[in-house]
Amino acid sequence: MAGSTNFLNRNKSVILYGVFLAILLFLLKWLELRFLIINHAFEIYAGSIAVIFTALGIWLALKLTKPKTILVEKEIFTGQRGAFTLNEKELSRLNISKRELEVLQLMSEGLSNQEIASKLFVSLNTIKTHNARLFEKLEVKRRTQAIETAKKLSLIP
Amino acid sequence: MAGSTNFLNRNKSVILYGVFLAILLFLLKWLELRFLIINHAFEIYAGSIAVIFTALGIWLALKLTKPKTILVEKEIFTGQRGAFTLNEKELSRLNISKRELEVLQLMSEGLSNQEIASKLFVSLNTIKTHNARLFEKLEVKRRTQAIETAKKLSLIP
DNA sequence: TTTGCCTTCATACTTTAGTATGATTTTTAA
DNA sequence: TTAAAAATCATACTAAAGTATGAAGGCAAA
Repeated sequence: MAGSTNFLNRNKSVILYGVFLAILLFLLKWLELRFLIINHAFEIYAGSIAVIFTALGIWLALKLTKPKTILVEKEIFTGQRGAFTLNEKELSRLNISKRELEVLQLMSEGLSNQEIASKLFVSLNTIKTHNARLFEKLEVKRRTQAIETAKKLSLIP
Repeated sequence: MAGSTNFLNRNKSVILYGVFLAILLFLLKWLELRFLIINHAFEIYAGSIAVIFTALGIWLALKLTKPKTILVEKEIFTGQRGAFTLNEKELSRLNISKRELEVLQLMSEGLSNQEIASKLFVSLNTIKTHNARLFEKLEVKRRTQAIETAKKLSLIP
C-alpha cells in the first residue's frame, strides 16, 4: 500500500540528499584546506560519518513515519430516501404514457379507481381503460402486481 | 493536517535518534582513544557533522513524505436493497399475528386472495378473514393501502 | 391531410375483493 | 386448566376491480 508514490519520494530524497552531501563535503574540504591541515584519513572519516548518519536519519524518519498513511472513511449514501429518479428508459420502452403513469402512481398510493377518477376529473370507466392498458404493458393481471413491477422498474417511488 | 499524530512520531524519531547518536559518538570516542590520538577538535567536528547531517536527513525525509496522507473513500450503503429489517415494535403494537403478516407479504407481491389461499393451503375465506383483520389493524380499506402502509412501517420489504 | 397514438367515455359482463356474522379448532399464556 | 388469542372455515351479501368491445375527439408526425 502507498508504495508507488513513496518510491519516487524516497528516491528524490536520496538523490537530493546525495547532491547536498557532495556540496557540503566540498565545502568542508575547502574549509579544512584553509584552516586545518589534517591527514586524508580524517576526511574519509568525516565523509563516511556524514553519509552513514544521514542515511540512518532518512531511514529512521521513513520508518517511523510509515504509519503516516491515514485512512479517511468517507460515507457515500447510496440510499434514495427522497431521491427517486424515474427510469425513463423503461418508461419509453414499455410505451407508458404520462396519463397512465399518473394513474399508476395514484394506484400505488392505495387509491381506488373511483378515487383516482375523481382526482383526475375523469370517469371511472376511463380509469379502468387506463388500467387495462397499463396491465397489458406491464404484463400483469392485477393492480397489486402492477405496483410491484412498477416499483422494481423505478417507474414509481 | 495530519499534525497531531506526526508530532509524536517526529519527537520519537528525534529522541531515539539522539540516543542512538550519543551511543555511536561514545563508541567513536572510545575507538579513537584506542587507536588514534587526535586532538579534540576532530571529535567535535565529527560529532557536529553527524548531528547536522542526520538532522538534515530526518528533516528531508519528513518533508518529502508529508503528502503521504491518502484519502480512502469507503462506500457505506445505507440503501435498503436487500437489507430489510422488520419493525417488530410496530408489529406488536398493531397486534399483527405471524399468519397475518405472511398474508400481507404475499399480498404485496401481487398475489390474489385465491393464490395466497393455495400457497398457504387454506381456504379462500380464511384469507378473506385475515385480510379483514389486517385492514382493521392497519386502519385501511383496501389491500393496496395495506401494502403502502405496511411498507412505510417496515412491516414488509 | 391522413395515420397513429393518446385520452376520453360507455355498456355489459365476469371476477375478485371486501364486509358481516357466526362457528370450530388450536395455541398460548395466565 | 381455563380463558384469551389465533387460525380456520362457511354463508351471504355488497363493492370494487377487471375484461371486452366499440367509439369519438384531439394532437402531432409523416
